[in-house]
Amino acid sequence: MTAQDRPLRRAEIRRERESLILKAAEKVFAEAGFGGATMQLIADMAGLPKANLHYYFATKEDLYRQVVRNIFEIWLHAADSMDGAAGPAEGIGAYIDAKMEISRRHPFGSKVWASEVMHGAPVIQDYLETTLRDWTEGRAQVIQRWIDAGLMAPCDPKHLLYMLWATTQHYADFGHQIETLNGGKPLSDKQWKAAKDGVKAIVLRGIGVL
Amino acid sequence: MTAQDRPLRRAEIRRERESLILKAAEKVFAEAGFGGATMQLIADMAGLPKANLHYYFATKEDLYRQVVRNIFEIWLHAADSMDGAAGPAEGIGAYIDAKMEISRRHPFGSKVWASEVMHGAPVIQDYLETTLRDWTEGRAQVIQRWIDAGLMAPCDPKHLLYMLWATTQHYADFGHQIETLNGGKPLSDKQWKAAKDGVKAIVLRGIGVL
DNA sequence: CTTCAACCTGACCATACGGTCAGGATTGGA
DNA sequence: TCCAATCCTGACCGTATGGTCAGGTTGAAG
Repeated sequence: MTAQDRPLRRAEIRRERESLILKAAEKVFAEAGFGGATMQLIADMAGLPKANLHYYFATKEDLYRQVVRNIFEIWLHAADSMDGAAGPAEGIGAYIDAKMEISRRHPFGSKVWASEVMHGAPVIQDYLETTLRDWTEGRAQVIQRWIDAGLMAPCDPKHLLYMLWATTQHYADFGHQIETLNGGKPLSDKQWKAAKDGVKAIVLRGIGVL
Repeated sequence: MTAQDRPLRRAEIRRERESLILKAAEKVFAEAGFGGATMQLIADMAGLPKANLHYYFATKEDLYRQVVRNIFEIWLHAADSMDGAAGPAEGIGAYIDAKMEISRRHPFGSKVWASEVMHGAPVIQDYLETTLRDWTEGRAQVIQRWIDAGLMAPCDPKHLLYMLWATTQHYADFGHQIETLNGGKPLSDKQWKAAKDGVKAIVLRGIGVL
């Protein structure tokens, strides 16, 4: 017991605290933007003294950077759904499913990401130019191959990707607007399914695979 | 001359200054967010002393409110393209064209709007609940009528509208990301046309009118 | 038990921000 | 020409914010 727990105790506390702070930060950054967010607000949200945040994250920008990186990771992992798919119907369908699920489960993260990009990507510009660019080129090639093989209607793969990003992330980023237009109530399970199916139906039919 | 110019002079100056300030504010709010924007930055951008801004707009929030309202107006006017259309191909096609044009010509405005909604629409919530809701209901009915008349494939009109908003506004809100993935260069005239045509092709085929 | 590093935090500081205001300049009607 | 209204702004103020730090607490290795 002691022999196994003790060595982990310190590391655990650190991981837990960091995670707690990051979660609170994600929410506050999403709701107030980087400029509108304050360390005090994040501290209150996390139930910790402000000075404690500065113990784990030197500056507000460091904390923000970490939040953005985490989201980027989740974002990229959604790509796995697209890999190893037999064709566009399966691959793109699964990708839409995955991204809609992310919009539902990580709405704050999606907003932070949107905000970061809208402001000119001051902290993740290098990621855009390396990781994201490579990822995009790769997927575009996959789509192009599907087109060449006659598995789907011809289109510019990049614009198709933009469309997928836009439509799926819209449900997170503009969730408040959608909620308002839904009578002030969040989308129910059924409505989320309808949204997902609706997006898939139009996109898949739009690229000629339905 | 004097009789006609003089009475306008004062009003003209006022209109020009207000417009100048609003334009600068739109850009700064778009690039820094409400919280990150400062009156000093806006003043510098407009080439005016900070105190002058406060002469025309009592508070930062007043200025912001005006910026958001202006964008909302432009946004709603795009709806005119959809009105009086014979069918979905014409109506929705024209609406996409109009919204893509707005994304190109008013990228700052689009970002401010996105930011406002993402942060829970603190200053235009009432507009969302009245004007936007009415507008949306109206258009949804038009689309439903097209569906009932067999002019397009069945779908939830609201989700179709969300898709149109998402895809078109994405080119403004995520313009920086698109630019980065375009080799760091803004979309050319040809690329904008390609984007517009690409979106229209997928959406129109997606609702079965191509 | 001792020791040391990691962890924690109340109190504090310099700065930058939104906003104010007194007083000056300009305009235009009488 | 005079005067009142409008326009303009440098200097100023209170506050809130990001960040610091000295000094205390806790955990665990020896």
